[in-house]
Amino acid sequence: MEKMLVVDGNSIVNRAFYGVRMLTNSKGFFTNAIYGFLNILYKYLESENPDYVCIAFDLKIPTFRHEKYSEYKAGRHGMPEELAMQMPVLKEVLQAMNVKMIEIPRYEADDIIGTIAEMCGNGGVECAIVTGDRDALQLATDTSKVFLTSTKGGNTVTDVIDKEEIKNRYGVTPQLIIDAKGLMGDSSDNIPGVAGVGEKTAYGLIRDYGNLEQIYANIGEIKGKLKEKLESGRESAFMSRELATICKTVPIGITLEECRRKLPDETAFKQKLYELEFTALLKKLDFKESTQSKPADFKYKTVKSQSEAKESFGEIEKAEIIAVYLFKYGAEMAGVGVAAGETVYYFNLAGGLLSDLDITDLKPVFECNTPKVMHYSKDEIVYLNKYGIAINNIEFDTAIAAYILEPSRSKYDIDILLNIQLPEGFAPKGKNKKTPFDADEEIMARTAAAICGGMLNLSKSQKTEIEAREQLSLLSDVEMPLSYTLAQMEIAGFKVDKEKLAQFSVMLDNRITQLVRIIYERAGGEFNINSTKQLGEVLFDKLGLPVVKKTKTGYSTDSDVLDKLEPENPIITSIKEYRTLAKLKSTYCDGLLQVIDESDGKIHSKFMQTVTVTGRISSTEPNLQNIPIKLELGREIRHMFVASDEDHILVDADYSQIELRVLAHIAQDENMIKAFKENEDIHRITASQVFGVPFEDVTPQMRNNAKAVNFGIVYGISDFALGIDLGISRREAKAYIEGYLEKYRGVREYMKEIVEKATVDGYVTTLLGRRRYIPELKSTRFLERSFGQRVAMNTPIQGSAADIIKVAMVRVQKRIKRENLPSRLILQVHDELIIEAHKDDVDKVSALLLEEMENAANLSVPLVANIETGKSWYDCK
DNA sequence: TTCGGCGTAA
DNA sequence: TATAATTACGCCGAAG
Repeated sequence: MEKMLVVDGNSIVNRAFYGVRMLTNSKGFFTNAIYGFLNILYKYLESENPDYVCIAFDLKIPTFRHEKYSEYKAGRHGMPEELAMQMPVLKEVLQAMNVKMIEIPRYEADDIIGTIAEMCGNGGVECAIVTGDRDALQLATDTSKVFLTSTKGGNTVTDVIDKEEIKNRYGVTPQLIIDAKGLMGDSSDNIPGVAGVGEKTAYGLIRDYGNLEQIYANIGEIKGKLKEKLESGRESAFMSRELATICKTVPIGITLEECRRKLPDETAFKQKLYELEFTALLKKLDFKESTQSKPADFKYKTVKSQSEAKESFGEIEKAEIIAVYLFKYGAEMAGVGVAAGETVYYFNLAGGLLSDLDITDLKPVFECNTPKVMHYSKDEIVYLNKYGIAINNIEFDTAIAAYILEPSRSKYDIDILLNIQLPEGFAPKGKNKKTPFDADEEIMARTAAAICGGMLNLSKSQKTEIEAREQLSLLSDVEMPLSYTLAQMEIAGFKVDKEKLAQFSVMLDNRITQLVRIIYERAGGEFNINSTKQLGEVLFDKLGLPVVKKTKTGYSTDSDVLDKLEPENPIITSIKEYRTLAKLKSTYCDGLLQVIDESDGKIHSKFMQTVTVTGRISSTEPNLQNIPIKLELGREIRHMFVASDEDHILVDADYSQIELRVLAHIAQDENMIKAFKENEDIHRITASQVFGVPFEDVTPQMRNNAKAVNFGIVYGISDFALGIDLGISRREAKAYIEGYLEKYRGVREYMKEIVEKATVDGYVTTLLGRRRYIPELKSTRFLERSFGQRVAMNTPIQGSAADIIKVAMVRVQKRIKRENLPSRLILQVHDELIIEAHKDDVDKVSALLLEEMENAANLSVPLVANIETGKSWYDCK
């Protein structure tokens, strides 16, 4: 038997909009309703595999029901703007999918669906109705069933309801559902029904008597109040039934055949999905992409001999600007693409019989003065440095530009930015096991043409957009030179005392072994302490400790929970110590030992410039920005980070309160500015002001609380969270915050205004014009919206602080170079910079570092940094 | 391989 | 209505 899938477009798009979290594409266009709709549609296309498909939509104009009853659906809110804007795009997508859409003036989608279902029944076709509207239940027949979707906690769940199921649930036939509705009405559609009759009474009557006519024919048998209600509501009941009855004779003017399922118009459909950035769906649909992307109007030429290379160098050197891209696989090099003028040269470095070129032959390409467009240039600087090749005059980095334009993206791979399909098995970063050798030279050259030519074009459009946003200085004066600085930091590395670290690991291991024995003893058996699942079972099931908190998957055993349980059972103390030591051993001893470079005994962390949404840099492989300091035992790790030899020493400077100073500046808060100008202890002065005591009388406890409030303010505080943090009641926390905002009026005003402005603009900016878009502010969900508001408050603060230290880094690097010092920046930890300096230059370097940090920005408050020096990081305290 | 839970830093 | 602090990265176990 053939099958029809008919979808209530408006109903499903509404479910999708409210059920799927707010999504936007990179241009800020809302896409969540379309996304949800397509997912639901695909789910049914797959599970039902229909032969016919159509989607019914309502029109905005009044229907025949309004003509009969002017109050019909009165009081309904229109679509929110964020949904309304998605509707035309959704219809374009469906158009591209070649799905039949039906809209008929004066009729609702339900009526169209009823008519189609009827048509199917007559034509011997099974009908599956997808809707979120319960009204459609009356359409269930022997050949049609209703898939009723609803959203529970973000997931769409479906009830499949056929004739049988209606009998089970309501004890009536589908036909009689509308009679029930005539009696009980429907508040959402503003259908009156009979006053005082609800669902129970309505179905009871219908089970006893049958339809409305039969009920009223036997009204003599009904007694009391109910009889009175029914009599006075008689007219309303019949009218309500009429309103609730789905019309099955809509003049839809189409045949079943017109709904026959067709393949999508691949080009148009794909285009739409790309625009919407539904990459997962694109992938899932697995279109057979023509392997080759357009070479973007660039001619291409393979170069594989010394003489051919010589010729091309001439062209490259005299070009105005070139785009350079390295094709790597792992640590090896397959080739280099260079776009110059109208031509892309592909230098084949694959070796063997294929080519007599290697990477060092290309030195003239990298070291020439022609301005260069690159992608993730920092990585290329580091890579080529190993071959003794420098890169001169990198003018533009398409990855960094993309990051400035959209810092929330998770990936900036060149193929994604250019929207091109790379050849099968080809990975731009060489992460795949397959090597580009598998691709032949022609394919490689064409790919190089697409990538390098694309980069040249992309850089132009990015630059235009960045200029229009007044972010060119951020890119050219800060991020581009920073990229070079970070490369030098990666190359420099941080010397580690390997033996000491290994000893520390052994020491920890001994203690851990003891602890494990104690824990097993106290638990009365062995288990994996690292497994939160097993630990939870031991603590809460076996030992019967009280459950404090639960996670998504089971019992919570985090440190807050353990703190609460500690008085209950001595095993907890041991577990806490075990956790601390196990963390130190696995992450900070064994983890670091694994990444020490054998050749120089140093750790070369990677500094990521395009990861964080606020503009901070991050550090990986390993992360050197979270080396312990709070607890003494963990702090010991810093003893192992040392200057690289006897002649050198570490110079470490950190900003004092940079985020609060930035806040004072941005908010232009008089009180806070004054405090910083007088170089007061900000936490103490806050305590004095909030708690209304003289400065000298502030107790350490008060200062601590004020400190927590200061931190909280920067994060976009709530009384609830502050209360937990300080272990005080929510009321007290609220009073603290209120007192704070009363004293720092400018801060209160700033917090209010930044959220308002962000909501209007859709983004916030930092001191140097870095932007972060905050689509969450427009969310219909309270939680998401609140998050957006906190982000609006926090990002300008955290981001401006990040801007400032970046400026300082670039200037420090330039000073070191200009003054030709044998010193190098080796680490940044958000508000801290470490230079490895020659011991003879300590004073000079300290002064330079302090000067550049404190003058990196001109704020309404002074910027203050503190300098420490020492043989090890630990000593810099 | 991927995800959740946990813990480290600013 | 019920919720409840910003930004990161790495390790481990459990589930796919």
